[in-house]
Amino acid sequence: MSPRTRRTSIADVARRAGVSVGTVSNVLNRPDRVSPTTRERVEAAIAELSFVRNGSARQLRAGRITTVGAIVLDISNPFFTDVTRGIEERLTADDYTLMVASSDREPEREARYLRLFEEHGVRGVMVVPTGESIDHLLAVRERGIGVVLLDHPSPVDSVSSVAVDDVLGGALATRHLLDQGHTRIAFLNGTHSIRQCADRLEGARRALADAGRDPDAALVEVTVPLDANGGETGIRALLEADDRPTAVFCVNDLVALGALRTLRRAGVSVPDDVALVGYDDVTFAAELATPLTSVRQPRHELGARAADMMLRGTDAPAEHVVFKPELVVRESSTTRAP
Amino acid sequence: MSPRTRRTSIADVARRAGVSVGTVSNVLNRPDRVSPTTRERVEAAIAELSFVRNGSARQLRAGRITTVGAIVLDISNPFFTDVTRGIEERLTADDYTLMVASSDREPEREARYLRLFEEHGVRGVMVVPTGESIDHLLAVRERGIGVVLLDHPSPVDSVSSVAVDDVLGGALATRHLLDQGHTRIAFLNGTHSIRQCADRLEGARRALADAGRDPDAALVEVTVPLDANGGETGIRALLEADDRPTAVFCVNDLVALGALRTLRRAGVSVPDDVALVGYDDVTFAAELATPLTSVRQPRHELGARAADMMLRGTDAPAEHVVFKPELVVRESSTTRAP
DNA sequence: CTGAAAGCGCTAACAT
DNA sequence: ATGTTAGCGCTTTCAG
Repeated sequence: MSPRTRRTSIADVARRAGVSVGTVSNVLNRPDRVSPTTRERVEAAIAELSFVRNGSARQLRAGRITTVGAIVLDISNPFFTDVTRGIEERLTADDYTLMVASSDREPEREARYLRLFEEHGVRGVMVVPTGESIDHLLAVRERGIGVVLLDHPSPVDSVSSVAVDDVLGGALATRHLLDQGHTRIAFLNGTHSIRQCADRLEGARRALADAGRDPDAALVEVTVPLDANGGETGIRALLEADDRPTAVFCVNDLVALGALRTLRRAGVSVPDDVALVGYDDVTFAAELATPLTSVRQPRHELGARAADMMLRGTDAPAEHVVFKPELVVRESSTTRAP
Repeated sequence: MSPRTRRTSIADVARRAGVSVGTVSNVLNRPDRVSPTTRERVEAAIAELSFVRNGSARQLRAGRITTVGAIVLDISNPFFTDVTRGIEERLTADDYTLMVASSDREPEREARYLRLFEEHGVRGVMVVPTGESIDHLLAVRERGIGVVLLDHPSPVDSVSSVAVDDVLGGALATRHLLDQGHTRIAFLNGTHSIRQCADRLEGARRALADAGRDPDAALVEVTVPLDANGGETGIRALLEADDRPTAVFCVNDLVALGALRTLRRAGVSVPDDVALVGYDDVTFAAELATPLTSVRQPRHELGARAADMMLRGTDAPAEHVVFKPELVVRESSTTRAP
């Protein structure tokens, strides 16, 4: 019971079974190298002492390990939980284990978890970078640890990456809104240091330009936190402004959820007064009070593919995959016939 | 670049800086014990070699560690992500780190992660048990590792636990439905080996009995997977049956989401034809096509409290907290005036 | 098939 | 203030 007691070690087991530590190690790692009788005796000792092998010592000696780490931006966002599941399923198939951490979009937290993973000798890390530079990840790779960029196109050829074309996604959403006749569009977005946000903005502006509009005039960007409360804040700001936009594009569905809620409370009808488009097409998007138009990303596949690259190992040539997003049109953006 | 190269060690740093390994270890762990000039030199060497200390060796030697593990039933369920956030916030305040794993309600996976955590020498584990027995957790505790039962009342006094009264929650939901005049209630539930499911059923039956009804006759239980697809399956089964219930209680909001979707597609109006109640009161519950009546649990606090107990250490007396759930009534269960 | 022994990289006495 | 050194528990030659 006392936590002060030394953990029982392989030596204790050896003593109890009347064999050497080498033999115990063998029944643990190469049971076939050991005679059935000795093995039984050792296994009995292990059970009696309820021995659990010390992973640190094992790893220190053996070096190798079958754990990989993943650092996502926000573990409470359903988009990332689904990506994570994709990773985990692929990894489990190869008997690898996943450790997940959330950077909360803070580079310091990303760095901290990265160091923690590296100190614990993970085989590799899959990370959604928080900042513009990936130098720190290149450094990790230099030290022989696999790196796969998650939901982020690689700026260098040597690092594998899986991404979804966010510029296209932003354009898809915006073009749709233009097609519906909107000329002034609000964009509830996160800070541009987050690549996804910068790219979706870029796409929106491009769609506007392609349609012959002036992006600076037609697009009203509001920077908000990337959750439901952010959507609430953003809409409040818009409602106070004069010259209110007739359409709102939200950088993710959580923000859209908050936007929808706030518009409803303010008595603004969606889509009649304001059209709304989200991003990610999370499970609940279709079931909201007003079913939400959204940009769908292959989140499960994104994770699975990344895990796949990770398992290929550091020797395999780097790969770069960019998936295409897809617009799913629902009621929140389609004005009823006049 | 080559992954085959030995990781650079504290000895390499010492050599480069022209000091002993002890000194390097000191600048790493007790910088004040070392003169500013030497410290600078060592820090320079660390930077030049981009040295990252080997956590396994460190831990093997030092024993202590500031990592704790959490094993939840289903990481894609918003309920558990919020519990996890609560844990993490509390832990971060004390500079502890959290490793999260999802058992997917499979005892084998729970056992596997438990072993993994133990092998890696975590300070403690917080787990939502998958099975009826917690003997394996008691064994872990015997070995000096902290154990806190998460979302599960402890069957023994010696193990700390945080829980929410699920019997009460089930009763709250059911009584509400009875108050609305329903006499035949369907319960889309998971398998009874999951404690939460068994308890909520127990609560439902108790509420029925208290109201003078025969639980066996008044309650139609349908066992489904605990996600949106489960809700879909469950409702399909109910729609095919004759003598269709007029109210449906779902064991969680994900199931309720699927139920709502399926009812709508089948042209069944909620709440006019069928009343619906969920469980967890996740963020989107209030924003659904039909705002969902649900049983709210203090998920963030649940996690924070558990983390708190964990940090108290193995020596502190065990604590047992049971939170009370709360019914949040919305449109999905309140029949409009006739 | 089994045992003895050499480290893996680090921390924490203990010396100097 | 800095250096020296003995292990932490395990895996893995190498002998027997």
